Amino acid sequence: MIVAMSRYDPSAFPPFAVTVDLVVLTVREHALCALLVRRGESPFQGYWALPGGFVRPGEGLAEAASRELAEETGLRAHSAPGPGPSAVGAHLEQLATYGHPQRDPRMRVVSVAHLVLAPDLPTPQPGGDASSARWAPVGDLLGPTPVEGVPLAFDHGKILADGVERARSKIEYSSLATAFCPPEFTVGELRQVYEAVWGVVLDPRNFHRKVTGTPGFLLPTGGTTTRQGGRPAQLFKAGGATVLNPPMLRPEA
Amino acid sequence: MIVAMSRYDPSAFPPFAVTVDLVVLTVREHALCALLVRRGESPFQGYWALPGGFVRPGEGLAEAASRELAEETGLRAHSAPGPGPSAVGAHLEQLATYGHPQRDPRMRVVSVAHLVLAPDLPTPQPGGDASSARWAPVGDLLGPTPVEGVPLAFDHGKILADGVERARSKIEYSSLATAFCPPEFTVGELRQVYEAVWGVVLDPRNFHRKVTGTPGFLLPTGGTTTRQGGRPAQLFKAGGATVLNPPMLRPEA
DNA sequence: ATCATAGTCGTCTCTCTGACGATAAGCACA
DNA sequence: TGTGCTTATCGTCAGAGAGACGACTATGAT
Repeated sequence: MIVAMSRYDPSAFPPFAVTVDLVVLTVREHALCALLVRRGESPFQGYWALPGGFVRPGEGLAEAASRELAEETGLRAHSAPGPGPSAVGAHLEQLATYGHPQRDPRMRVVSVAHLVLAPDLPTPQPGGDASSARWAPVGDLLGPTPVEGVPLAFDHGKILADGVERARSKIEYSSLATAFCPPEFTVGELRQVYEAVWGVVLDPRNFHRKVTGTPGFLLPTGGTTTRQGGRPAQLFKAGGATVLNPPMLRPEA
Repeated sequence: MIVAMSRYDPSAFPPFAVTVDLVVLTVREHALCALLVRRGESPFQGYWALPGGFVRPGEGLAEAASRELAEETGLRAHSAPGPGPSAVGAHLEQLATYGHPQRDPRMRVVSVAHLVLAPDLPTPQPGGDASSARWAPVGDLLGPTPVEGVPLAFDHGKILADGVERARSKIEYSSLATAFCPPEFTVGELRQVYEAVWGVVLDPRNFHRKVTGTPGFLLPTGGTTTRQGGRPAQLFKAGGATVLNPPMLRPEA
């Protein structure tokens, strides 16, 4: 079995660099936004890019993604198999891996992209240098003319698009939309998350009936708030359910 | 930005090996089966494992997966963005990437797993050596006592489980179940695919109504066949639709 | 007090689904 | 030449769920 011999021969393997890139999404001012950092060096110097970095020896992929996220935003993330949403945590999951031979002009780099869903962060500009990081509405990034007319570095535009599509479809059949919300939130705030991520307008009455009627989705905390204005709204926290049955339906059209 | 400097410094990066592993699924005799190969060398010598191998320099990830698939089975696969299902092709998509630091005892190996959905192959035993490859019912592999009481090599049990779960959920909302069928098939054959993948029994009358009523799912070819026995059944081929709206619903309970 | 804003509860209709009866059209075999 | 078995296909009916939308409630703003 020559094939089998060469398949796992550890002595002669082509060298790769492995990185993680992060698609960090949040909802700010009714818009789905992604975290971008400005590149300080060549190639793509001055371009906006997704945050990310090398996976260290002895470090797992999710571990590397989590470390990069903490370095960039201070967020603590829990991967899917971890405990349910809590304090200042964000949701983290693997998105996909990008390994086109020429995706980095310098060397062979395989990047394992991760998707992070986070509530709106208190600090608008993460990191020290105000010009080195920003939240950009994804609507401005996904069109034919990306942010300020300049596409993202490397294949990050494609990675971002894949991440946004993952988020859009995943909030349909999972309770992940709550990852965009603070620990306690109202039905209206949750509805605004769906409206921002999907870019649609939803009927408040049907939405209310749907989410409060889906078992395990929302747990009432007993409190109320008027921070949205109008009649005080009940506060909820995320329930234990991870998959929604029946799912939320994205309006077609 | 020291962090930014180190993020993409190409001169000093930890060395990784990058492989592709394949979860190749088919439906044989009313059971969902996965392709396994027997390892000829240490570690895990003599264990069953998923087919796979190193990504070559200058080779993309899907390209490497496609090459390995052809080497193991002779199948030509089309990735998702390619043309629709045709001749002897199989569906190929990236599944997930596995990079636990100790997943291979010899070195740091990051494996990009791919999922392949194929129609039942004419050759029961792929490859030359009859003892080196086999189709194994996934029901025998996913339980607490895997095939012949021996777990799969490396973390391949976990990869297989993830692949099976991906296939199970993906045939719900996409037309991918047709990837398990020959180019022309009957509604009954398609139903048997759903029954095998989900491990359930479906009502033939409701199933028929559902799939023939979903626009773009099935295209009648005009022919009929009696290969299933009983009354002649219409032959269909896969329609252009990739997402099913409304989705097929997996029975709960 | 009145209005604007948001939350919450109900109603109606339509579509889709699951359960299941009935009929159709082949093959095997007496 | 039937009879029986098998699978395909069509129909019916009741119940669940979703979209459209009316109505009422409880706050803050003016």
